[in-house]
Amino acid sequence: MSWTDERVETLKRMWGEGASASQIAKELGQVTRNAVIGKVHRLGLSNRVTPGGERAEEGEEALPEASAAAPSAARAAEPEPEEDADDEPEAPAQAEPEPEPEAVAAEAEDEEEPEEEAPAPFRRQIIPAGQPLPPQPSANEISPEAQAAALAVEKAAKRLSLMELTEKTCKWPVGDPATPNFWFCGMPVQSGKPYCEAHVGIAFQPMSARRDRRR
DNA sequence: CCCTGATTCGC
DNA sequence: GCGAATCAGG
Repeated sequence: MSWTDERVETLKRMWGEGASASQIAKELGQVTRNAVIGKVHRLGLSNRVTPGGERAEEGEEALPEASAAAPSAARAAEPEPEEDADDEPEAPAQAEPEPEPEAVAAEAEDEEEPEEEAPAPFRRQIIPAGQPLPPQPSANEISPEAQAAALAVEKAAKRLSLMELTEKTCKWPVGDPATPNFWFCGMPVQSGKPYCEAHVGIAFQPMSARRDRRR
C-alpha cells in the first residue's frame, strides 16, 4: 500500500480530529501506527494542539545545541519578540474549539449541538475533559449498607490515577476530578465487572430497590 | 502490560 | 519517502 492522496487526506483529517496513530492505522488498514506516525512527521503536522495552549515541547535547556544533521525542522516559528515577566493575561487564544477526544465509529455524526452554556459572567468553572464518569448515584439512591461498605473500601483503596487503571482494577472514581485529590478505587474487581465488590454494590442495584428508595 | 507519540536509520 | 525498531513516557 502507498500513501495515495485519499489516504493522506484521511490521515490528515483524523489526526486533526485528535485520533491516535494506532486508530488512524486501523482505519486505513495495511499500515501500522508507526507508518502513520512517520507519515505525520514527514507531512510536518506533528505538534498537535494542547489543552493548556502551551507549546508541546518545552525543554528546560534551550541551548543552541540542536541536533547535528538537519532534522525535519518542522518546528513552528515562534512569534515571540519579547517576553513579559509578570503578566497573566487570558489563556492564549485557541483557534480550534478542541474537538472531542472521542474515537467512536467514523460515521458517527452529531446532528444538533445544543446551546452554549449560560452567560454566568464571572463564573469560570473548569470542566475537565475526558470520558464520562461512572454513575455517581445521589445519596438517596444508595442503600446504607452499600454506602458503608464503599466507605470502608475507599479508606483502603489503592488510589490509582487514570493511567494506572487496568481490567483488574476497580474504576470507581473518588473525589473531584478538577482537584488533585482525585483518584480511582483500584481495588481488585469482581470478575467481569468494572468495580470492586463494594462499588459493584452501589453501581448495580436491583431496579426494585432503587424504586423503593426513591421519593 | 496496556497504551501514546518521537526518533532513528536502513531500505 | 517509507516504516520497523527503538526510545521515552503516562
